This record gives sequence, C-alpha cells and structure tokens, in this order.
Amino acid sequence: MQISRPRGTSDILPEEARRWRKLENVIHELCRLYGYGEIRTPIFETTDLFLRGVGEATDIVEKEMYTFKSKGKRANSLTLRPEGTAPVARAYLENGLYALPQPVKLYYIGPMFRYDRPQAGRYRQFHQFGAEIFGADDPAADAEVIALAMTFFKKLGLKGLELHLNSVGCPECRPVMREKLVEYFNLRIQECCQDCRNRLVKNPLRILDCKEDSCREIRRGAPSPVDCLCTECGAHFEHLRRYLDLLNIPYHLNPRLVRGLDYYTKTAFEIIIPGAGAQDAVGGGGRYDGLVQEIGGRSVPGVGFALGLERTLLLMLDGAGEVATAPGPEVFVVTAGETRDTATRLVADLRAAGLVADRDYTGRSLKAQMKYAGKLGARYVVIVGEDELRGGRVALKDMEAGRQTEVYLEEMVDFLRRAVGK
RNA sequence: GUGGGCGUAGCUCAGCCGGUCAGAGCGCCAGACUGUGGAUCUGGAGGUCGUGGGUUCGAAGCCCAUCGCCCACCCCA
Repeated sequence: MQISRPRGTSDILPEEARRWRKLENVIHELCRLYGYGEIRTPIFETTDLFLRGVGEATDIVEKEMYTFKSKGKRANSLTLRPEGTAPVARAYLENGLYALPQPVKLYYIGPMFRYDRPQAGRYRQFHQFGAEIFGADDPAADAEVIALAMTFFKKLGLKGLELHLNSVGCPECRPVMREKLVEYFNLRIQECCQDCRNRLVKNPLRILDCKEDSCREIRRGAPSPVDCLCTECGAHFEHLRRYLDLLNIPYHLNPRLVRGLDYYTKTAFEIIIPGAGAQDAVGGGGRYDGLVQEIGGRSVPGVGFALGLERTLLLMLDGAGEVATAPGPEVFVVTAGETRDTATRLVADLRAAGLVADRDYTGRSLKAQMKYAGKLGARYVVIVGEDELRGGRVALKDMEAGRQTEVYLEEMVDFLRRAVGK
C-alpha cells in the first residue's frame, strides 16, 4: 500500500512554491515598512495555552485541535497550534517583551492546524500571516493593524475585498450585552436551532452570527452589541472609525460580526471576499485586551489580525499577481567524448562566478543532453568536446539565437558573465 | 459529525447495453548515416482498471462493502 499525505494537507511543489515565496516576500517587506519584527514560535504548545487563550467554548477548542500527549514520565498535553495570537502573546510574556519600549509590534507567517473536513480553501494544515501590537490601547493601533492587512491585499493587486467592522465590548459592557441578548432570545429560544440553545448559555453573542434561517429570522429585532457599549468602548469605536476614514479605508458596519475566538474585546473585524461562498473570509482580527492577563501575565492591551495564505493565493489565481515560470539555467554544460572531468570543473567555476549553471548527470548522448538543456530553458550551452579541448577551447551555443562560437577555456567565465549581463 | 459527486498509465481522459477492453493524447526514455536542442517521424518503458468480496462461462463496465479524493453543510483562515 502506497503512503499518501494526511487528509487536508498538501505538497507545495517547486512551481507553486514560487508563488508562496513571492507572497512571503511581500509580507516581509510590508512588515518592515510598518515596523513589525518577525517572531517564530513553536508549531506546538502546551494545550492549556489554547484552552485559556482561545476559550473552551469555541469550535476550535471543542472539536478542532490536534492534541497529543508528550513522551516521558510526567508527559503533559501538547497541541498543534490552531491559531497564532495566543502563542505570540505567550512568547511576549515569557520573554519579557513587556520590558521593551512599548508597544511591541510583531508578525508571523506559518502553518496552523485544525481538525476539520477539508474543502475548497479549507485545510487541516493551513498557513497564516498575522500581526500583533502589544501594549497600545489607542484606537490608532487598531487602525494601523487594519491598514496593514488591507494594504497587503492592495499590494497583491486584489480588489473588491470588504472590511467588516464591529465592536464586541469589554468586561464592563459585555455583561450588559449578554443580559439583553439572553433576555431577548429567552422568549423565543424554542424556535432556535440546537446550537443556539447551547450558545444562549455559553456564549449568547454567537447566536448573532448563526447561519440557520430560523435563527436569522428570530434575531432580526435583537439588541445590537454596539448599542450596549459602555462610554469607553463607544468612544474607542468612534475614534477607530475616524482613523479609518482618515486613512481612506472603507468599511461596512456589521453588528452581527462576532468572531469565533473568546479573547476579543472592543474591535472585531473580518475581511471578506464578496460572493466567494462559504469560505469568504480571507482574514480577521480584533482587539484582545484580556488575553495576556488570561494566560498569566499582567494586563496588557493587544490588537492584531490573521490572514489565510491559501485563500489569498486562491484569490491571486483569478486575477493579478501571476508569477512567471521558473527561468532555466543561464549556462548548461554538455560533454562530447571523454570530457566529463573538465565539465565538472567548468560547472564549478561558473557557479563560483555567480552564474546559474547546471550539467547532465545521466551520461546520455550529446544529442540527448542538448535536448535536455533545451527543455530546461538554458540560455547558453557550453559544449566540452574532445576536439575543441585539444585547442584549449570549448564551443558555446546561444540557445535563443541558435548560433555557436568557440572561446578559450580561460575566457569562458568572463565571456558568459558578460553575455548574461552579470 | 452530516449530505452529494468521483476513483482506468506520471498528467488529462476514451472504453456504449458485461465477451481482442487494457487504450489515446501529453509527458518520460531512445532512435531517424556516426559530436548538437526546440519541428516531424518511429520505437520503448509504464497500469493489481482505488481495495476486498459477490453475481456470471466471462467484469474496468453489474451488486455489496471498504478506503481515498473532491464539493457542500456546521465553523472558520
């Protein structure tokens, strides 16, 4: 039986990897511009981090985590990270980054893992680009993080993305929100779906984004979270909106936007591809002023986002941003007769001189070697033949023009370097 | 967890109601007067027809099971 890759994972082959590389380059460059430092945290963490950070009542924790027992006598429970914010918050705490000048701005790119049924744009191992700001409670920080995300898509030439915005309040006003919602839904809970009946107890806010038709209908007259915000949260939200206006970032107010993770406070946003069907969210984020404290630190405000790279790549397929096919070697060295020793040395010389050089490794005929060089898209072919070698020369063929000349061995590298413009 | 579709060479697929049905194109390898590419021609390698049962004189095509992939639901990235 042949072994195949685990469900929901993928092999990124060279051609595809070039698209990833391009995407990652944009990310690194953009983050440098915005003053974010890269952070790389472990692929797995202590399970507790997510239980406490993400929240026990979330879908992620309830059914999507890859959790396993470590080895050893006092083995603890580990989990393949399902998201990036909690780990980064943990690292911020653990490494004492709160002692750095605040705020601290960090970004990451890497794989995340969630056990779920795969389908278009959804995988068990997927990749996110995320950015976080710790130690800034100013709504301008929220705005910057949103601007960074939106600029990223703009740089990629992706159009038509929508920013959806909401505020989910803080420990101050959240209870009020809860109470009003519970009060409202309690009257008609019998008409709601089973999930929402559970939500009413565990997390009433989430009833607001239930996709069931019946629930949609019922919540029509439901109180809106934004109307329940305390003065501080209300002001924060107002200021954020003003900053977004200043930055010319359009947004849709979406009172039903409630993110799936428990740690969010105040700002919550999502970036949507209109009409993309079920997987229409390319990214999302918000403020999480309680997170650092929740995982055992002092109270540090935070705000950030995460974007799905697979979904971004999917968008880039039908639209701008296609990458050219991989260029072939600048020089391909071919042998005619017993000249392999010389050829071996020449390839090394060419590479040492910074030329993209390759050769044949199968011992095939000259004709076959030429054919191979042609398929690779080699710009020049150096033919190391016994006859030429006797005169201290090699033949040099321009594969585009189809012309061929001879050069002395000593001059070959310089000649080719000039030819390819290096 | 639920529902639907599909599984024939590396890839894209033919193969009608069971009886030259194990094929084509592309790709790969090689050859076409002996040391030269991309065009053309010729040849070659490569398949337990996802797997296991069953029906039948006979199954890639029918039945059952199983696995895998894809799509959709829930939820998210």
